[in-house]
Amino acid sequence: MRDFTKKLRVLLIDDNANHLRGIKELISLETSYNVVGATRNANLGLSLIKKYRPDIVLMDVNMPEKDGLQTIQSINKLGISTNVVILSGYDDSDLIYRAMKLGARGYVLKTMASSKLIDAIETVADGKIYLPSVLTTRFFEYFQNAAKEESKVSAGENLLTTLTGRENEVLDLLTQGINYKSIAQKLIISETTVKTHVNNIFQKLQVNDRTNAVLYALTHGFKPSSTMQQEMAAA
Amino acid sequence: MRDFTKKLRVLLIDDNANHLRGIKELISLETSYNVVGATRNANLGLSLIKKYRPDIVLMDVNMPEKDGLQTIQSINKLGISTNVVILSGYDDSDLIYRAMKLGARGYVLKTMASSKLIDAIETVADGKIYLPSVLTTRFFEYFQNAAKEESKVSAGENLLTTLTGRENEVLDLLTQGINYKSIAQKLIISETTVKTHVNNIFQKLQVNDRTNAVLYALTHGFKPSSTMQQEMAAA
DNA sequence: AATTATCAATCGTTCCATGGATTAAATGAC
DNA sequence: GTCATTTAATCCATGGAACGATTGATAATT
Repeated sequence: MRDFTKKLRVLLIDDNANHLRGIKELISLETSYNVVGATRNANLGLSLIKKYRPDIVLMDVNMPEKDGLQTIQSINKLGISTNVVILSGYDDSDLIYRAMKLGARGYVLKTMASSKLIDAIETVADGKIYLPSVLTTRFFEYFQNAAKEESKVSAGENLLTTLTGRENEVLDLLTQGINYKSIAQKLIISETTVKTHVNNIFQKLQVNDRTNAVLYALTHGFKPSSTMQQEMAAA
Repeated sequence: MRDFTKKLRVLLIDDNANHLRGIKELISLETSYNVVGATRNANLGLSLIKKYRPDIVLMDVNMPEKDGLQTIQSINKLGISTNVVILSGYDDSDLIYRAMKLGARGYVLKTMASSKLIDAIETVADGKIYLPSVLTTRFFEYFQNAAKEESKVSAGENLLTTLTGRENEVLDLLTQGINYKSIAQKLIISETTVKTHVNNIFQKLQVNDRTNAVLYALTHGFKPSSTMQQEMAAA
C-alpha cells in the first residue's frame, strides 16, 4: 500500500508549455505531492523516469515526435513499474483502448475539472485504475466491438464442428506444426491412418493442404477438445 | 436516448429464490421500472427475453445448469440488443473480464449497497457502461496482464526482424496459405527464387517447413511490412 | 577514384523426402 | 446399418535441401 509519510513523486510530460505550467502549479498546491520533473519532450521524460523513478507519470498522449503511446511502450521496456496517467484532449475510444492495453493506470480528459486530476493521482497511487464513467464507456465501445468481430469469425458456419474426436486430436497436432510421422508416433497409430484423418479434415474444412487447415483452425477459434494426452505427456 | 415517458422494462434471472424476491421488491419500489419477468432458470429467462424484449436484464453469473456467461452468449445469438447487467457474489477478475468481453453492460456485486443496483440500471439504460471503480480495477488486472503476455511473445528476440523486405513479402504470402507456384506468379519471379527466399526464411526463423514458419509468424505478431502490392492489385 | 567486401535479390539444376489423392477394406460401437 | 477408426498400397505433386552462380546496390578501404 501507499506510504503516507512520504510525498508522492510525480513527473509531468506535456509538449504544451502552458498546460505543463498549469498542471505543475495545480499539483504543487497539494502538499502531499512532489513534482520531481516536468518536461515538454518525451525522450527527455524517459531519462527523467530512469533517474527519478517517480510514483506517477502524468503524460499527454498527443505529442509530436514521440507520442504518448510509444512512450508508454518505452517505459515498459525499461522494466520500471511507474504508474502512467494519460492526459488527453479527446475521448477517442480507440486511443483509450490502446493506452489502457499498453498498461496506463488512468486516463483523464483535459476538459475535466482539475479536481479530477487529483482524484486520478490519488486513485492510481492507491493501486487502482482511474477511468471516469464516460471513458469507461468509450473503452468498452471499442473493446466489446473488437470481441464481437472476433466471435463472428469463430462462430457462423463453423466447419470445425463437423470434425470427429480423433480428427480434432490430429488437427491439434497439425496446428503444432508436426509432420505425419511424428503424429503417428504420438497417437500410436500408423502413418497411413494419420493421412486418412488429415484427408478427411481437408475435405471437411474445404482446404487442400495442412497450412490452410492450420490457418482455418486458428482463425476460427479452434480449441483442441481432448487435451488429455498433452497433460499426460507433461507429467 | 432513453424515453422517459415509458417505464423501463426489467427482467430478473437468479437461481436463488431469496435474491430474486429481494431484487424484485427493491426494483418494484421504483415507479419508473416495470419488472416484466423474474425467473430462477436461465433457459426460461431466454424465452422470456424473446417474448418481452426487456430493456435491461439483471442476471446472476453463478447458476447451475447454464451459467451467466453462457446465457449472455445465447442472448447474443438471438440478435436481441438487450442490456445485460451482471450480478455476482465475487469480484473475480477473470469472471469480470469474460462477462464484459461477451458484451455485458454493467457488473454489480451482491455485497454492494442496493442503491448501486439502481445506479447501474440508470447508467446502463442511458447507454453507458456501469462498472464500479473496484471492478474496473479488477477488470484491468486481467486485461493488462493478458496484453502483457501477448507483447512478451511478440517482443523479445524476435527473429522476424532479421527478415529482408522481400522475405517479408514472401512470408506474408506464406501466411495466406499460398504455394510456391502462386507466390512466384504474384511476385512475378521464378519459382526457384521463391524457394530460395523461403529457405532463407526457414533458417532465420529456425524452422524447417512452411507450417512452422507460418505458426512462428502468427504467434510473434507478424505484420506484412509492404502491403503496397496488395493495394495496387485491389485498384 | 578505384578496390574490395557485403548483402539482397535473382535464377538454375539435381535429388530426395514429405505431403496428399485415390481406392479399398476391416473392425467395433451405437 | 451407419459412422468412426483403423490399415494398406499405389502414385504423383509439392515441398524442401544442397550447391552454385549472376546482378546490382551500398558501404568500407585503400
